[in-house]
Amino acid sequence: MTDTTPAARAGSPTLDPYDLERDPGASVPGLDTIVSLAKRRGFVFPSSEIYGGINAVWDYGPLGVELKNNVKRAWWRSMVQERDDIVGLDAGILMAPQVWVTSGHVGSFSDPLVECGTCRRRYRLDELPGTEGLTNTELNDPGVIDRLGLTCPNDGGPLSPPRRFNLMFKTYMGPVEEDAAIVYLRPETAQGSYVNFKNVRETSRKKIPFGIAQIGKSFRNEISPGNFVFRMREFEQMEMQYFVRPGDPATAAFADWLPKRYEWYRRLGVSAERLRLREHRPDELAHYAKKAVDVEYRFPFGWKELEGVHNRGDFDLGSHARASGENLEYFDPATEEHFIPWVVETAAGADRAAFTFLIDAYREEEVKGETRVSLALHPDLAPYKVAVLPLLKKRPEIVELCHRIKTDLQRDMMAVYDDTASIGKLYRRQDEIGTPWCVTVDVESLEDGAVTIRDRDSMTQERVPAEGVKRAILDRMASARAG
RNA sequence: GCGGAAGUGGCUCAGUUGGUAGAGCAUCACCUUGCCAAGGUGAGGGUCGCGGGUUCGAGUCCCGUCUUCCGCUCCA
Repeated sequence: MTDTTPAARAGSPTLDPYDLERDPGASVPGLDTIVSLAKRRGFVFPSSEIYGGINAVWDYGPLGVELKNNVKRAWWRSMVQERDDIVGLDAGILMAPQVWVTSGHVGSFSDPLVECGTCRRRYRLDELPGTEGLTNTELNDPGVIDRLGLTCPNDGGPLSPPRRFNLMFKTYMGPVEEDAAIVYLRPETAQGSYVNFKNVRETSRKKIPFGIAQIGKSFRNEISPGNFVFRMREFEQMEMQYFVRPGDPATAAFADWLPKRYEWYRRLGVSAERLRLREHRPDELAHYAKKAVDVEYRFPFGWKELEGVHNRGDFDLGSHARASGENLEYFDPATEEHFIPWVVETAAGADRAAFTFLIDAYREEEVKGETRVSLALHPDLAPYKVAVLPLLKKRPEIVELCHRIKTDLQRDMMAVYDDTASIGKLYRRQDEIGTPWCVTVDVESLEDGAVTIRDRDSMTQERVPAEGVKRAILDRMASARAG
């Protein structure tokens, strides 16, 4: 039997993560397969399905919410719980509108923009010569470029029709729907960390370098969403802003965080062949970034960003300090210097991460002409850690012992009891939803007080005393986490 | 946003020239079996994405719309 443990299938650790040429595409399951499994087993459903659905929003079902919660829990553990230099924050989805003006999100996205087909420069249509006096309706007319015969002021190239890049969702705060009451749903959680920088620093008494971690919903009115939960209009981010001294220390922090983030996915079982690192070219860097490297995964639709590590310099704190008038400098008592800290950010998508773990854990096996599906999920991520199964449900004592064991396990972990099929089928069911361990109670258990623990990955069985089951499972979880 | 394809039980699909919807798997119950998806009997579940239209009659033809996928575009 092939070794399907997370460690083994994670592949050679010597693979070059920067190798952009390799492509394990053939081994990646199709998107249809994953979507179908997700629906069939209750991981993900289309939102508002009984009304025909709503574009680019997906709901997490009973197993999906467990998986995603586990992803977030694993992230929080590695970022906040196990570190002394990072603290958590949960800022509001609604923020003062000025935040988004300062961050640069409002300006570029609230006006009709046209783009040159050759030099790719973008212009506000209402600032081009020849557009004086046009109404809003005319400015948004797709045919306005042709009608006025406009061309690129830079090189005379063809201009695209005007588009409003409404990245941000808007709503109104207060009872009156007027422009003055417009607020935005945040398109990223990071700004909440920047505007709370001073509050967090003072109350947590952290000294630089230190970080602020956040998990929360963000909203983007994407022009082309799609690929299942990969690009949604409502999604959840896991972002950490690490504040450091300007210049070289930021470069060093970047070099430290990048491999850490790559390893996080590897330790949770993602195969090395399907993970790589890709540095942004200077021309694709975001306005705030001095340097950016993406952790990419080989999705069924190609290599795509899982997480970005960015050196944002002092762009954010500097901008907010200027715009708000608040002093956001840090005073270093050792050197008696005042400075605006630089930020190294790790920005991951919780949905993308959960999606990645689901795809990467997917296994198919041909047995007696049948295709058996199993999910080799890391125990930290599995929706259920253990299933308790009776070999013989006609004996009430066996069922009763099962329930006693399950109730005890439930105090510490997600556990489930099932007796509605033969034992082989009960195992297959648990395999398909990624449950790492099954506890089986048989007739002998009633005499010797021992039960069987069956391991999904190694397909081995071990006999343990019924009262020692929880300890045994907890030990296995701990050793899986240790690697 | 543009072009193409597709939407029929939970999943995968069939459904003839238009005549009141089927299968396999899954689910549930009972019987049987008792350590890796056995077998038997039975049951539940679909106003065919939604809304109009044509027709005596629409899953089937027409229009609109929503959703999904593919390609382009876009992607702070």
